[in-house]
Amino acid sequence: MPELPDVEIFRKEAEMSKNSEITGFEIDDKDFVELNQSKFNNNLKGKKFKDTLRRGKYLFMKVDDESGIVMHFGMTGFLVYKKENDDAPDYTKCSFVLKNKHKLHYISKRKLGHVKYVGKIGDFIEENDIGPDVLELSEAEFISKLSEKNSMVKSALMDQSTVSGIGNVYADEILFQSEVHPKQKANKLDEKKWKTLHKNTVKVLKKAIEKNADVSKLPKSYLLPNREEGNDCPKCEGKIEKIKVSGRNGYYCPSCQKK
DNA sequence: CATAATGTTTAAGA
DNA sequence: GTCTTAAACATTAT
Repeated sequence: MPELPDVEIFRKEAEMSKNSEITGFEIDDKDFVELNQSKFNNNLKGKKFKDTLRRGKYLFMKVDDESGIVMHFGMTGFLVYKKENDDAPDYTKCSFVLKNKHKLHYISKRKLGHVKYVGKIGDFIEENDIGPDVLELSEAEFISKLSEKNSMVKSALMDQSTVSGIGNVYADEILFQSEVHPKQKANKLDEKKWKTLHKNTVKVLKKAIEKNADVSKLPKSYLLPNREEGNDCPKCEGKIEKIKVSGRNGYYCPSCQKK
């Protein structure tokens, strides 16, 4: 479930591999992993992960100031740090082996993510048009980004080049708490709604990180633990309905979130 | 067996 | 060209 909060949890997992010599790289699916053995030997072997950096849904693991590993988790990817004799999880695609024999495993059930080496992380961000991390933005910056979009507000929130980190699931929660209809045009909202959206974006994402990105542990008053068609709205007498926006299924409460 | 799934990229419309 | 939207992508679980 990799949206911003999930990737933040993976980042913390990756932190455990920091400052230990990287001695090996195991590839389980060479068609998927965009880092081969010789590239590993030339750029990573013998070095250490010095720092981790998350931007939106991307995770970077730096081996020096500019270069390192970039990971994206698609819809089903995750990262796990294991001690010496633990088995790699099912669907492990590749693993970094550290000097103490501990391993950092990248797992993906569907092949929609990426693992690769980049020489210049800054260039990678620019080339892929990855927008500013939504938790790094000030309210004013957030509003100026959103108010420029003529698209449906849900699509705007999920557009990674506008602001990065929000996906289909958390977008539903942010809109629910802000009482904004997902198909409302982003640039047609008023100043007050934009502010509300920003406030709830920060609140929801931080709460999710606090709960280890486990949606079921979110407060009962949230939409996500109840995110199913026909369920009772946690805030009013209405029922949750399914709605398709830009080809993705979402859920909302028609009586709380009016157009 | 058909469908839907947290992701992004693409191609098509406007 | 630019912006927005829907389909396509690959694979698995239901």
